[in-house]
Amino acid sequence: MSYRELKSQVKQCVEAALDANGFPTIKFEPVSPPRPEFGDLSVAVALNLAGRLKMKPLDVAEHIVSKIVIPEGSLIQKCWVHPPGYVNFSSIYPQYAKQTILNTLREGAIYGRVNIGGGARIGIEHTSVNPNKALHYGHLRNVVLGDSIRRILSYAGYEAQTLNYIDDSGLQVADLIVGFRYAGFNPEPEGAEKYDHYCGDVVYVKVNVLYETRKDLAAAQKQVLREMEDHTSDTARLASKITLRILAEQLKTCWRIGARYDLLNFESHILQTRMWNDVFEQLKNRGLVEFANEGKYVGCWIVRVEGEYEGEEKVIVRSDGTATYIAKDIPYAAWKLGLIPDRFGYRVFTEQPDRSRLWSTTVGQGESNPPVFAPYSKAITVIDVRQGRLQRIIGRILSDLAGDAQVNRYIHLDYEIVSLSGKTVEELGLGAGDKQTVSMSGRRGIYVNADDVLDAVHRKAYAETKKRNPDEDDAWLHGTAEKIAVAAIRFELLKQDLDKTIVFDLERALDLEGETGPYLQYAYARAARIIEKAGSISSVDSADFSKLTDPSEVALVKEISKFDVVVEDAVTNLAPKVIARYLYNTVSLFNTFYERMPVLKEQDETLKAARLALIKAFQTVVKNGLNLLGIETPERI
RNA sequence: GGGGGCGUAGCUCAGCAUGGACAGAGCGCCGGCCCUCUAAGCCGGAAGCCGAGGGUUCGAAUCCCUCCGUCCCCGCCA
Repeated sequence: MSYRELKSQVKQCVEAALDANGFPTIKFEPVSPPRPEFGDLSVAVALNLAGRLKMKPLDVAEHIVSKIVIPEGSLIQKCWVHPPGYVNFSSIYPQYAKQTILNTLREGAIYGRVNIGGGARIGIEHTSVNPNKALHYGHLRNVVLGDSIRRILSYAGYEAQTLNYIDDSGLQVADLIVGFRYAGFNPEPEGAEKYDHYCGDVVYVKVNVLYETRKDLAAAQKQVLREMEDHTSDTARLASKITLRILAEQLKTCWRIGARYDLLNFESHILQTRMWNDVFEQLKNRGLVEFANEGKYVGCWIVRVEGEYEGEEKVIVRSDGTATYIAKDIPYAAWKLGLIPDRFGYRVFTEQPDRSRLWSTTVGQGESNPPVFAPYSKAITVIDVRQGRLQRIIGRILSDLAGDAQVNRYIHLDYEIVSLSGKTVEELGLGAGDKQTVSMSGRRGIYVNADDVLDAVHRKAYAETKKRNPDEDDAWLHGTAEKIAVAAIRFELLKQDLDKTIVFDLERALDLEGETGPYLQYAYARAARIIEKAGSISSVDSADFSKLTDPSEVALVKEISKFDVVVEDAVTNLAPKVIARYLYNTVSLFNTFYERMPVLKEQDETLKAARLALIKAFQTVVKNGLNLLGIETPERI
């Protein structure tokens, strides 16, 4: 907050000084300089103007500084020129510290909030895992990313809703039915195995192996698919039963990692409500699809996608009249943006662990007063980068339909995939780890289940926590271990840039030290302990913030003051990573402070009070920030 | 063949959009630190022609071009 204020004051000062010198106005942004002795903010305009003015950068800077008028009551203390031509600004530190800390404490849980959304409803689709298997670790990147985006956008003043698309009528589901009916797989797992694990790890994988040798099963698959098309058939009912049961298990995993949803969209409902017909009619009327009378796609309806690629065309309706995969996505996307009538009914599906209601689409009436879902002002679809081409085509079709090519309301939030390290592949017996990394494949059984990773990290965290808290009971230990496990996994998946592949390595996943979620939680808990031991004696009123002069204190104060700017960055770039990096940095500064400054031993009560307030402000930032990443902050770990 | 991503320390990555002040972390390695605020920590050290070459610029890890390596996408599959 204070940082934003300081920055805007600096900017105005410099703009006025440029004007006073008769220098041209150019775009510039004050930035945090790399070293403390360069001040709190720095401006490089002189360097950029020098060429244009045919002057030496240093002279330009001198001219600027000579005309700078520091406004009364601002946070700016002074400014000066630094070679080769920077204009550096420092803040009035005691005031800056006081304002930052008090403001943070006053705002508490809403510190860092920025109103960018203005209440606009925004739809975020994520997870959308086929309901024929358990979530594997790669799916978790999607879930955690989508869920964090939801948290961040809500914090930024959007009415963010999360949608989970359930493809309950596809090929993968048919494979399970083939397994149960024609390949002799037991319809129930042995023992206590989770149903989604059983279907994915055993039935789905093995049926796909069997297809290679048993031609009768391939025929059976076609038969099953045909039967599923009639939603009143026994096969369709069985498919529905299986998918709902797997979905229930998948949701447990998603909730476990901290996600929640607003609505489940079932593909079968989109088919039954014939929403495709609505879209197809519009596409035909507007000439956005063409019937191919010749060429390799003769007899098909195709879309042409003008743009980066010349003459790109994509079949959306086959010559036998059936819709392709991409075509099935169009009505759903069009529904999100309100481009076709909403033909869904809605009903409560279940209650989630956070007590919120999870709704589902339905065919027919539904409940009388459901929440408002579509249309969304913007629809964000979280899917990995391999879907990029199709998503681009869908986006193009939608903006053509909406007639607003300029305003892109359909956003594909893409991210690189998660692969497995060769070492881990070998360790888990998933194949020969001769390569550096191996791509995951659900069908070939090359993956690690999300639940299994969570369990493994949980066990490790449990052992570590028990070591440090030997007197605590098992329930507390498990509760804490679970929070740590979630923190470790979520942070690991979020801190990395979206266009970089994440390589899952079992050993590294179990590392709870260094740049990890537990490191952040640990610092928070350390802070909590100081506050706890300090008791309630010292009040903020007696604090003398001008005494927070140790470099570790100054650095921490200044970092805390930047939180809201960081949140804004994360919002505009849809980048939880930015928050993760910032928090790690902040926590790291706190740890330095923690080692240097024995707070409770401090004799000077006014300084002690200031430090305690600083610690509380630090906690506020970490708590709010981690909350945006879906990571909890236990008081003790 | 066409399109796209990535290439920064032994390993995993920040920084690149909006070019500037000695290129930063974590892991690993070497050496210190429990003095009752939790050592899941801290401090110090070794380690980098920022893939290669060219260009633009007063200035390039950052922008442009070419090349190399690597991964992905390009089906009347989903």
